[in-house]
Amino acid sequence: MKLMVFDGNSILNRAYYGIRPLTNRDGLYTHAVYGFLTTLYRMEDAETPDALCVAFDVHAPTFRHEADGAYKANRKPMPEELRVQVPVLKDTLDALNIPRYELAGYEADDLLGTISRRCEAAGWECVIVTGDRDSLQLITEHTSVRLVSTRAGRTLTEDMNPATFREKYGFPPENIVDLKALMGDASDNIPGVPGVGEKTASALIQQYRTVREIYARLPDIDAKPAVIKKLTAGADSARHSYWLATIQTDAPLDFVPERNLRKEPGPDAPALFRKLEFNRLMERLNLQEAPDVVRQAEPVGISALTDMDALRTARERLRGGAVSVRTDEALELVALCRDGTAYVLDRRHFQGDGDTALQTLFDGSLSLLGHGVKDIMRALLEHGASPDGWTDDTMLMAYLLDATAGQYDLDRLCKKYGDFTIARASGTPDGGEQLSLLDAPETRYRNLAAEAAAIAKLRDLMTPKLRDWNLTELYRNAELPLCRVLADMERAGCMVDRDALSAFGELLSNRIAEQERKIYELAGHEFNINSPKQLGTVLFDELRLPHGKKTKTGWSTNADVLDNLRGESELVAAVLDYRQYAKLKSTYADGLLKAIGPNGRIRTSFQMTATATGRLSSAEPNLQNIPTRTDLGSEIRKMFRPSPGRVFVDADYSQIELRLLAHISGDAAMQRAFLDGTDIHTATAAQVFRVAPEDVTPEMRRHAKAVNFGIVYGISPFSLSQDIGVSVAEAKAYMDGYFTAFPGIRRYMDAVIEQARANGYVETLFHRRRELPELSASRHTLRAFGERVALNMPIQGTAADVMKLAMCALWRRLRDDCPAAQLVLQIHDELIVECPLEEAETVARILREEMEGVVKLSVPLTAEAHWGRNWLEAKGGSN
DNA sequence: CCATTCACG
DNA sequence: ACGTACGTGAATGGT
Repeated sequence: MKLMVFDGNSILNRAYYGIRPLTNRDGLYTHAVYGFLTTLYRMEDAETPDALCVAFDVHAPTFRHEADGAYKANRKPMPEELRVQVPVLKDTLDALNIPRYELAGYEADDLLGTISRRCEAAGWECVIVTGDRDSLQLITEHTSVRLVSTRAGRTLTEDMNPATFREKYGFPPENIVDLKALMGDASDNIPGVPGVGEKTASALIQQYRTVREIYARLPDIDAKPAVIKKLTAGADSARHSYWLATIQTDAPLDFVPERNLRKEPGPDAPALFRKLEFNRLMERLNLQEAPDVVRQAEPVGISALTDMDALRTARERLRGGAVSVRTDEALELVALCRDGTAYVLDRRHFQGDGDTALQTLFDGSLSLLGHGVKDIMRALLEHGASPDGWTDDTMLMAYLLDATAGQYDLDRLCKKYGDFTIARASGTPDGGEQLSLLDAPETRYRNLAAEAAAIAKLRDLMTPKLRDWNLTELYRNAELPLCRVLADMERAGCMVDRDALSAFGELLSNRIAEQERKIYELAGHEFNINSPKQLGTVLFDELRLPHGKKTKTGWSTNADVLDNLRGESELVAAVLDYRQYAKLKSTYADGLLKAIGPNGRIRTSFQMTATATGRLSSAEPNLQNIPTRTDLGSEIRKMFRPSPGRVFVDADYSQIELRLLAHISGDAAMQRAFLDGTDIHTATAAQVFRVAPEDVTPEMRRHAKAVNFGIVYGISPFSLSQDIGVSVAEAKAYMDGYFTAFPGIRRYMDAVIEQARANGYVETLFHRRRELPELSASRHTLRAFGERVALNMPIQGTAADVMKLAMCALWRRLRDDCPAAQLVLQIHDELIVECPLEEAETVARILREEMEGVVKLSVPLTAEAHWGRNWLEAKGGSN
């Protein structure tokens, strides 16, 4: 059997100085405790002992202090940040069921000595883990010492047994006390023999082993007369030092090895670890917090609403206060909760009157909060119920508080913001799609009601956080009202010409077949052109074409690479054509056909919490990436059509990101360019290349445009050179010229990165925030990425804020002035409204007014609006 | 489920 | 010495 005993104070001390300070949310320092535990578990893994315990010093004076007032009197007091962690460590060990020992009047070393000897007496092996070399004297055939040290932040251990000790020191372990008796120990204020240092003492001990032997043979020992004189004079001091340095092995400690056998962590461990935020350790130790009834969100009473009277009564009871709502996707079940009282509507109880039931409950008179309000509104509108009255959306709140979280399901948020769990009666514990049809109806009611209760609780927890981060305005003026706007847009959908799309698919099929034949012929055999792996084999192995960039899995075959190989083989051009056709067919022709509904319209879903910058995204299908850059791709846009008798009005912000950069950076030259109303890329070229605007060539403008784009992304000279096909030196010269022309931009870029580093986040003009942990990463590439994000997010994000505000303003304006008009699509800086032909000019004017006037900046925001019979026409500007 | 590619702003 | 532009979603191949 083997027992491992830790020198508590020593290991905690090592951890404290080896790890950079860290506190939990409550400001409690925890890093030394964390370091202690990682050391403890690493050692346990290495040695797999049967038993484990920890020994501590006590503050009270020990027998050594009593005998010698100077003993350890030079010790500096523990830093406050370490001192507070001692009781935390003791609590943690108790929670983990790891025994700990301390004894008034004795140091940890004496307990280590006593414990190791008791182990030996019981026939056990003992391993002492400490950072302190004093314990080396305890080494025997059955007791070893693992010496822990930290170098450059890394924890190293040295396993010392009689053999390794002897090899290192040249004498047996027990004689380390004799060594100390001669040389003393400055850090413990052990005097030793005055004038005798490490060299002399070490030589003497190697030769004579013990102090007793040295003094017994004095003055005939093999040493210089001066040393013998010092030894003679220091005899008492040596004897005293020997006593001080000797670790006691017979302390009156209540210890038997068997009581220290390993045990599972106790019931308090999960909660304590959560409080200390030791999440990695929790996972490693498989600690799971038992549901705590007190901290669960649970409504007290639930009533099922089974008839119209009950429905009306409930509505009146709920009126006037905040009602949290949770529904299933189809709105068949609706739970409403206020102050711990919950009602559940099961529409199936109302047979053909289900919609009436919903309309009765949702009549616009209640003050509502929900999770994912846009989708609830959309469903309410489908059933003719009122979409009004929503005052909060916990999903949007959570998104504003952490745009990079990725997942915003209720369970996660309860854990993250409230440290509570939803009291579900049954169902999946993680709650994702928690409503199982297999659950009894009552169970589903309970679960839904519990979730509604959790929403209210979450709202209360997140509201002050939004306020602290100045996000309340953005939340109230943009995110929340946008739910209604998007619900309308999604409901409206967009008409697509099914027959035209189908015919286009046929055309593409033919072209694909044609290229396919050509490719197989040139390759000499058939293969899967869609497989980059197989294509790579053909191009780079069989045809031996030069390869460019590599990917994680092989040589890249992307359009960039293939374009450079165009001249090498006809096959390359054929592959590029094939790819273009295949993309158009699979994603657009076939993909969109599948998405056309029975009414001939495609309905996308606008995701409000998908991006890290604040932009929307569009999915199932994505209508924000319909082709436009090639003529063939643009054909698809012709098939997006308004209903008969109506037109599309399309408006887009011109250069919104660069205008925002000019505003936010305060660069006077760039602001002037926009105030003068000149073409920004031409103006940039004139500045960078130091020519008059009229002398700017198309190539100069093209390069300036690339620089402008690059700046917004946090570009490097290398990437710019790749983009526009010039040397890195030339690209660098462009950028230098740019920063000379617009010195405010460079100042801004430096400042934003500095702030991001200091704060750990960046924010938009409207305080939308993105956390940037990448900036403190150790990996250079990740840090560089963080810097680029820091440069881009405030610009892209502010543009998103502006667009959201404009959409809300536009929606209200159209509702009041042009009720027949309907917003249908948003593509980041572009809006599409469908309206009657005769209102086209009015709507175009309204679009421009609302988009341009939504915020007042130091540079004008401009929007161009056009209308037409299809998307391509409306954007093209024929009107 | 991940990697690659490519469509968009 | 290193790697190289921000933000998305969909289709496809391959493990």
